[in-house]
Amino acid sequence: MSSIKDVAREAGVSTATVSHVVNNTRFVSDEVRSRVERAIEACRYYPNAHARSLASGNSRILGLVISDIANPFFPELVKAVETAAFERGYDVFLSNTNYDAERASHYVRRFIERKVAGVALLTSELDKKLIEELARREVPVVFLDVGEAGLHMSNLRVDYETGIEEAILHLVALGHREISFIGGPPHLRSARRRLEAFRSAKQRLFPDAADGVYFGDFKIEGGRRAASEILAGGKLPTAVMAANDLMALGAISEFRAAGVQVPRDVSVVGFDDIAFAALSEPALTTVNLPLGELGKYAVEALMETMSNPDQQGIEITIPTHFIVRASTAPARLSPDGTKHARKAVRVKS
Amino acid sequence: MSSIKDVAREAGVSTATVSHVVNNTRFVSDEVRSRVERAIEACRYYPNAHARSLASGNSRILGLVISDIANPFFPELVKAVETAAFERGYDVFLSNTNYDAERASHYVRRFIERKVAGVALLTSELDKKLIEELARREVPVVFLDVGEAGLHMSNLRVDYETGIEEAILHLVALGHREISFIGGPPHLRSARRRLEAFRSAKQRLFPDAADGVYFGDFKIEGGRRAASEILAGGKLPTAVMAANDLMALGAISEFRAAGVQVPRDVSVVGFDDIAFAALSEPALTTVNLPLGELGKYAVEALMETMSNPDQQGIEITIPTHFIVRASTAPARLSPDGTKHARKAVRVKS
DNA sequence: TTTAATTGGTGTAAGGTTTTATCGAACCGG
DNA sequence: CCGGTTCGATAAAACCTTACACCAATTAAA
Repeated sequence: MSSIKDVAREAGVSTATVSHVVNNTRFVSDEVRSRVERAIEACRYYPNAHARSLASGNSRILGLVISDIANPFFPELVKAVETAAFERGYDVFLSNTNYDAERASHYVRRFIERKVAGVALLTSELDKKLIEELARREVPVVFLDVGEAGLHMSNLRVDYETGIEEAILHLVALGHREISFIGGPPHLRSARRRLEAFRSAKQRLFPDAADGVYFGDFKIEGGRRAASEILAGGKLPTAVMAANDLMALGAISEFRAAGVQVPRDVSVVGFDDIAFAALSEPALTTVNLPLGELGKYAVEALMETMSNPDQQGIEITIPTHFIVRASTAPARLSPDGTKHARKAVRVKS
Repeated sequence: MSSIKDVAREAGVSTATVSHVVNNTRFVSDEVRSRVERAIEACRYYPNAHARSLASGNSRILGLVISDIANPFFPELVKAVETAAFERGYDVFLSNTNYDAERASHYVRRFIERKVAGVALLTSELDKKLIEELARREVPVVFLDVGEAGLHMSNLRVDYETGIEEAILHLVALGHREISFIGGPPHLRSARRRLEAFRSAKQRLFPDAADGVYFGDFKIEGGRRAASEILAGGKLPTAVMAANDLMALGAISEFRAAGVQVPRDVSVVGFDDIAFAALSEPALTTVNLPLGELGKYAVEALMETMSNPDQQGIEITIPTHFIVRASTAPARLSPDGTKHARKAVRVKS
């Protein structure tokens, strides 16, 4: 394949001039410019990005690390990151960790070798050493919910509190008093943050209510299992909030299988507002986490850090808001409620 | 950052030896090897992938072009591609075209500049010129359903026929005689192939049945619109097959909104078997397209072509199979059917 | 008129790795 | 003791581009 030299020869100029034409990095007279452009066409010249990166020291590549693209939480996020990157002329390496920290490390190592301009570590599972290595190499990084922004390291902080509080207020307004929570795996920071937000909101409203917390795996199946635990517990709460939509959907499915109707017998609310939340039956009441915004801000944070080196990363708060759909309804307070619901109410009153 | 030179100096060997240690590309005595390895540790040496690619001429990068990661058809496919690539030490650039051929071209151009080792063009929208350019650069390519494998170009051919025929046979066995089809955008090859498979199967069974074909956009909304056209048509078919699950889901939602129950009044079958097909209410009867296999084979085809240059690409047939869930039921043939269903039956009998 | 700045270029040294040619030493059979 | 291999390693070219230093010619300012 023809290189910049061939083009320079063809156009009768130096390689430097060709480079300037290609990159618009300095004024070139119209005549020379058009000669070069014709030569580029004639040679079918495509600049070699590796040579370019090697010479210039930057790669216009972003590394994106997520847990699992098949988890419906991620696609929209990935799409937003990809779009934002594309607009800025960056390509993105996608990496699925499958929730495996070692695999994440492996990927990050490759990213460093490829001299990526920045890394978006949008997972919960990450190794301390990994982060140190990135810091040492001065690679801009943006995290999701790690809580600490450092040098070259930005953080997207999701405001779980607002959305979850809105959700609980909504349930309370509907007459719910006993609200259970299906949390995610406690070793994941985002799961912990969600649970804390739930607990503090509930604490404020019902200081001496039972904890009513169950744990799932952030997947459908975990929601099912948690729901069957709840069912087995005897006293059915009037409402259940899940730490993510997938578990909420799983819970609904389990409830239905047990003959407990949603929202007639139990109200269910999710978190994330994945695409299918609006499509499920009943449509899921949930807290919207603006994944598109999140992805966009991730790239912006990276760009920010890249243009201001030797500077502290930034901290961006991502808002959440509550969305009412069809999986929540007034709590059954009157004696004509179902057996389960009545029981639950009795406990509270 | 330290380079191979620093390592060489530290270990008291030449850069070539370090290179050979790193790449296992020639025998190096144990003593020298361990000295080099210690030096690598000491220098925290990470090879520079750009320099490496520049010198060696290959990049261990794959380009993956898809239409839209937010379309639930793709995540599993992407995941499989990514996993297969990872196992072989390749990184993958992800690119969403958003169904825009121009954007696809833009991406492919970048891929060429980055000297990707291969490109998986898993979209329907693609430009002739683009493909020519890839052919000229001798970049291995794998397509999805383009129908023609050429030099360096492999093709994954989905066996739509089998799955769709199975689906129709299933419907016929349930007593359905009037089966409509909601096709995808006719300008997409995969949409045409699906439609053809439907028509030929139907033709064989009911040579003189009405065509009963409607068109959607492969998205939920298109399914809704097609369903409302079907409803507006007056004679409701007893079964509807959609060219993909998303449209099937949209159709079900629209039917439900119009008071037509699925599967009691109309049976609906989808295609693709996306993750949510099993979760929807009713669970969707559909044709499984093994996306995981598809992704795996895409990478394998690429590897095959890469290791046998100057050779014809390969053609792989991807099987499909029918899956019965809850969105299909026996056709209402007796007069106790709903009004719509009765009407439809009358037309056929 | 001299000096300084601007314009439109050129030449070439990095940049970090792989790879080819080369080389000394050791070994081996004859 | 000698010519031929093999072994283990080296030196230097090549890969392609960018960026810096420099230059000649023209223009503007002093």
